[in-house]
Amino acid sequence: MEQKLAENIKYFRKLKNWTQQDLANQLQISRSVVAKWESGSSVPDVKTLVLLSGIFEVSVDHLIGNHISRSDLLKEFQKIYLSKQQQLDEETIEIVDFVVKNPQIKQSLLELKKLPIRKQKVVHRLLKTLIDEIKKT
Amino acid sequence: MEQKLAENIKYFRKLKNWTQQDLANQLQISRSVVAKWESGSSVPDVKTLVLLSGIFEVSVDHLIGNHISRSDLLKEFQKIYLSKQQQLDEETIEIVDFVVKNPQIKQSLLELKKLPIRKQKVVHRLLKTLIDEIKKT
DNA sequence: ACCAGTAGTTCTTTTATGGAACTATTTTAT
DNA sequence: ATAAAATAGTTCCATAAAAGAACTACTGGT
Repeated sequence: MEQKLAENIKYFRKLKNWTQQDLANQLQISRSVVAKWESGSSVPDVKTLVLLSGIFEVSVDHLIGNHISRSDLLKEFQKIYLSKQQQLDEETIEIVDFVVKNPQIKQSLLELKKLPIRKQKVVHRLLKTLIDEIKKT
Repeated sequence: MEQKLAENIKYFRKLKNWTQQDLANQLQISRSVVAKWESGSSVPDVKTLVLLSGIFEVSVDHLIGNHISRSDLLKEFQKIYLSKQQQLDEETIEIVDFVVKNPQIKQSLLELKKLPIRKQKVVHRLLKTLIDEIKKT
């Protein structure tokens, strides 16, 4: 875990094509400090970690290699994308997976979403019937 | 940000109904250290932060109040739930929102997903036509 | 082979954490 | 309502570890 952080700082720095000096300048610290982080001989404090997270545009968890759990991710997702009452469950994830794999249906759903509620309801009903029927065949 | 961490440690500790001593025991440190974190007069190091994240079952970002950005969240989501080629974009998010708000269509989609591909295609085609038709009305 | 640029290491100074002990506050029981 | 116990906040000191400077070691281009 300690090691992961060292590797990641180096990795993300190089991704940006920066020298240790460049990064040090942005943080207003001396270059040798960056060198020590990257060699694992010291560790940035929390405040600096947050700065790095911002600079590199990755989460702190990602930076330190503390990968987020499924349930935690869903919670975050919900907090950012959905309103309080809405709940993101594994079923919905299944649908995301399905939609992502089927761009055609994705487009249809977007179209459907644009329709007035009244018309949406009609489509819903018909769709349900349609699926029920086709299951029987 | 510093302050947020202090508040959160206290908050999550109380959520578990623990005293400072309880938490200190788990971390094998002295209680006064916990007290200082919570009063904001000191900050845990990265290693301890990861322990806390595990104990409280929240992400480090959450713990320190460094809330994850939308794009970063999507990346994480993708990494955990989707395969390499699949891409989660804002359009898909719209659909998630839509599906979550409309449990009926969610069920239909789950049904549809279960059908053999061949039958799915039939439904897709009909659905598309259906929507096109209803738009004209 | 040399030079400039970059990175790693060592040494010293400085910062700030951790623990012990003391104080303050809150809770519980009578 | 008060005392005792439990919990939490604060101060002080020792010490661990990070920051910076300077030195050394690579690396790549000429």
